[in-house]
Order: sequence, then C-alpha cells, then structure tokens
Amino acid sequence: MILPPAFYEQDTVTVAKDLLGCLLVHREEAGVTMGWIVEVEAYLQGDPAAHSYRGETLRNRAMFGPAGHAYVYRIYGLHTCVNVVTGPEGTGEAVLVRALEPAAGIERMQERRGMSDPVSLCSGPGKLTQALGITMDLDGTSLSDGPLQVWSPGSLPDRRPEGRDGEIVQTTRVGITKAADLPLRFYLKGSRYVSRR
DNA sequence: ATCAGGATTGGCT
DNA sequence: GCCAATCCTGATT
Repeated sequence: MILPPAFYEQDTVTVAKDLLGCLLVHREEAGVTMGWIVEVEAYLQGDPAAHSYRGETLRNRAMFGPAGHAYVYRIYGLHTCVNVVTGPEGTGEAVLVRALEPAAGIERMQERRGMSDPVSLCSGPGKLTQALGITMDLDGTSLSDGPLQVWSPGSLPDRRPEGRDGEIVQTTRVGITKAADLPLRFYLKGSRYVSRR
C-alpha cells in the first residue's frame, strides 16, 4: 500500500529507518519502475549539512513544504537526487534516498543506465534517479498522490529485499564536509545494493 | 555582474 | 586513489 502523509510526519530519523525496505515506485506512461530502499540519509533542522540550513530558497523550497512530498535537486550540474520531505511544514527536514535494490522494470533501468549489472543500477543517489527516470519536474510532488510513490514493505507478496532481515547499520553520511561526524546514514545490513560499505 | 562550490559518477592511473 | 564533467544556486562585489 501507498504510505500515507502521516507516515512522513513522524520524527525524521524514525522515518529514515522505517523507509528501509519500502518500495520507491515511479509510474509513467512508458511503464513502472520500482526498487526497495536499502540506503538513506537524514538531514535535520539546524544541521549544517542540510540544504535547508541557511533558510528557504527557490531551490530548497520543497524541503520546507508538507511532509510526504518529494524534494528533487540537481548536483554537480549533471546528477539528480531525490529526498522524502519529513516533519511539520516549515521545518526543512528530509531523507535522502541513496540506493535501491531493483524490484521491477529492470529492463527499462538498464536502458536508462546504459548497463546491465543489477547491483550497479541504483547503488547511488544519482544512479537511482537516472534508473527510475526521476527528473526535476517531480520536485514538490506528493509521494502519496503522484507519479512518484513510496509503498510499504511487503507490497510485493513473497518478495523482500536482500540482506539480514530488518537489521540496520548506522554510519556517518557520505560526501559532505559540514557535520560530517553525525551518524545519520542508515542501510540494510547485508545488502549488496548500497552505495558503499 | 561575478564567482566559488556542491548530499556524484565514471574513467583512468 | 585522483580527477574531470557540467550547471545552476546562492553569496559576494
């Protein structure tokens, strides 16, 4: 089932951990692509590494919007990353989706990524957006009521992401310079689909 | 008006 | 391990 807005209104770290094992689903006319979320990072209020740290701007506007919407941004001029917005409106907290285990629409992902190895298809924040066809026009859209959705674990009967059932590893976040010591990255223990160990 | 730099990736050494 | 690619945004002059 599609996660309701109330799910995203919980504490951001709680949402980050509960997101692991859920399905990120992109529905397009061309077809559906989806993958289990296996790696995330939390970005909090007052967190120097968060895009929201210096206040609301045109770019990070969605981060301050209602929980359960997407915050999509471009990085290094070429890659796109997707976040799940959390917390009450105005707080500027979000969870970055860093890696997926491909679950459906794998052929389309392979076409878009120009490669075939399933392990490398979505093992990074820029890779997964390319694989699922997530573009800037999804910025600010509702994840409960739009083309980009998040489904609860077990939405695909008898199918589960790889790894030690439900065990979560917590580490520092990847690629940041500010607040680099905060342990706000979470991934499914044993998954081969994370961006790095 | 100008400019530094970034929540990355892929290719080369 | 190192580095270029590539393009805004946001901060500064």
